[in-house]
Amino acid sequence: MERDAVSGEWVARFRRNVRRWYARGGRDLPWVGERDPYVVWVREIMLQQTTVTAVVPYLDRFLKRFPTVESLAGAESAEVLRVWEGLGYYSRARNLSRGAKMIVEEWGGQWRNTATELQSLPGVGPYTAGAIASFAFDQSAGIVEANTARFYARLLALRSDLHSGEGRRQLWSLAERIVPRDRPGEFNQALIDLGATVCGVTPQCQECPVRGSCRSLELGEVERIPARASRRDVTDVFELLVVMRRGKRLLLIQHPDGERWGGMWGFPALSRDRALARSRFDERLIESEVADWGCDVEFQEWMDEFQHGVTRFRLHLQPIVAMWRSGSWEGPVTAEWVGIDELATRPLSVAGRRVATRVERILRHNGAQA
DNA sequence: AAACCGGGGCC
DNA sequence: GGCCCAGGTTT
Repeated sequence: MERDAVSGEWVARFRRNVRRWYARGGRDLPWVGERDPYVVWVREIMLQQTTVTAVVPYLDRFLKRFPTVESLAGAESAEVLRVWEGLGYYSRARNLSRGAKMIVEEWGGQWRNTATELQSLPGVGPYTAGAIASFAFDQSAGIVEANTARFYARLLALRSDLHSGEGRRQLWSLAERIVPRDRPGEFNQALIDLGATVCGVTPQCQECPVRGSCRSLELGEVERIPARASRRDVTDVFELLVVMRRGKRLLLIQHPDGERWGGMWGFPALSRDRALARSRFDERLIESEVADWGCDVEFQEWMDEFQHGVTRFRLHLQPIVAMWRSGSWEGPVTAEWVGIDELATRPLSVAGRRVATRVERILRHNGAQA
């Protein structure tokens, strides 16, 4: 059946219908027609697991700051992370830094143009490689991402889990047979736009240019395909964030690569198994635990606690302020005393930025009173 | 091939 | 709070 679905005649008609639809139904995205491989690469990395709406302002800002692969290769990783702050999945920014150095130093600044070669860049997998190859280099490489996967699954009425080996095999098989030799980048963009609009999560089949070929529409199962992915349970995490103050400086730690917020800066955390009671007893306990990091501190104040979701975790964060009295950081991760005025230049996690902003406000208020 | 990665926006 | 997002890497 799958073989019949992609006969030469079927493919030719499918392509004509998709192209005709795209001419009037395609989205007016800011990057339509972009061919610069560097710009396409940065854009596609940003779009991994991230909505177009979220990416647009970040891409604009990123390319203004790092307009060429050479400028990115020459930048400090912290500077790249600062531009990335708030977009999430920070390993992508570190991969861009590494990849830029690789392109400049190992490739001599010369881009490779096949999907296979492009996959050797860190953070570039089958989708991103196919996207760069087709958009920037006019290679007839197939693509499968969220929009095309949903579209293909409905088109062929695929019942397998799209993330399973079987599901992926079926999707990529179709993608590679369906992409044309002529203007493959434009065609791939058309497929994505079709999957993002007409064949979105809520399908609008009456507007679909290939509804006559859609197997799940024929079977009346468009609403049930693709199957919902199972979701992992949320795990609650309770942490106490210690804002250590020493004059006009705060102690920031750098989150290790491979852990939450890897590469970003933030405040040292004490793990708890539940929320704290804000008692005198807790205050003394905190002082004694901070002493294990080599710093003698005096508890100063409880700040407003807040929640922050990251992937499958729900963080319950309780920031406190403690005055440094003596000692130096001997904790398990890199740390630095950073001036209040310098906080704006450091890459902080969204939660860390929230705490930093509140501390700045508190200190300004106290300063005005003094 | 499944599990994990450990974010954030939108409704 | 549930659902989804122009995926990639690890085990």
